[in-house]
Amino acid sequence: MTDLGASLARIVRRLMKAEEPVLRAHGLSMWAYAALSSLAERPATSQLALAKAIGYDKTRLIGLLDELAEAGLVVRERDPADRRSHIVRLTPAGESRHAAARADIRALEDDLLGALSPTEQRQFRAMLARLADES
Amino acid sequence: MTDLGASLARIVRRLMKAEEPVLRAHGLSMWAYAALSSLAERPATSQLALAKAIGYDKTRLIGLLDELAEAGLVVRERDPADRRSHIVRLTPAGESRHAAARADIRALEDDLLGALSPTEQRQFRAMLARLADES
DNA sequence: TATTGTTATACTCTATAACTATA
DNA sequence: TATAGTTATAGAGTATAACAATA
Repeated sequence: MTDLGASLARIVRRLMKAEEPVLRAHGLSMWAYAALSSLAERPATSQLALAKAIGYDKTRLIGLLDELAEAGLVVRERDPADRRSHIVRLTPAGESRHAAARADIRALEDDLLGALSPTEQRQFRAMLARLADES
Repeated sequence: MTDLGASLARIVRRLMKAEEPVLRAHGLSMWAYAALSSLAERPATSQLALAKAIGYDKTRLIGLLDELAEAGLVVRERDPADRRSHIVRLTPAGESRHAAARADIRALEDDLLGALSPTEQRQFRAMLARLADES
């Protein structure tokens, strides 16, 4: 049987390639979308926490947040309890931008999973979520 | 439900991070292992065909094959039928190097899938192979 | 004219270390 | 002293175009 890593990497590459132009049409990079998605679930207590949540480097997150803030999609506020930290949250514009992008992304994902039956799709998504949550 | 792309990308990143040192212990990079794996199934009729088979750039494959050839793991032969093409195949040393690395990689994969039951693992691998084969 | 292999170049992405301000 | 955020820089990875040999 073929390697798990090879199959996964191939699928990810194909998905990224399909999603990239769709996100760009919304004015978002892949990492920008990842950040907005995380913030849509809940605001970040610090930039470091956000970096860990999306698996991104904290030093690169800075420039990304600069752009997102300038575009009016997120706001950074100093945490009154610990003035070293920045609380990061979506603006209303950020929320709607994310929702619009997500609808298109979701359509692409369903297309990718088209080779599977509806039941299999649910199973696959569920198993994937379990594996991704592990660490 | 969480994004498919985000879950997949996270799993791939985790798997790569775990596999990279294991492969390095065998003197292989991730792409070197991908190339050996493809050649282990069948020799490549051309470098271009190998590049497509593993989803790698043809211009970067050249340096990779230079290293693998110097290490005695693969050989390049001009195709007598089309002297532009190079047929690429594993040497006996390449075959055994790949088999040894693959055994270790397989153990890592089983570990990653540990959160799933044996039945689910089979289902997951099967669905993944179908999705990866699509294109 | 088109394709395979190749080289060179520029560009992006990523990792590391060092600095500041707060704690 | 330790941590959050920041900056700068070097290195790895990647994409693109151009060329020689062959078809």
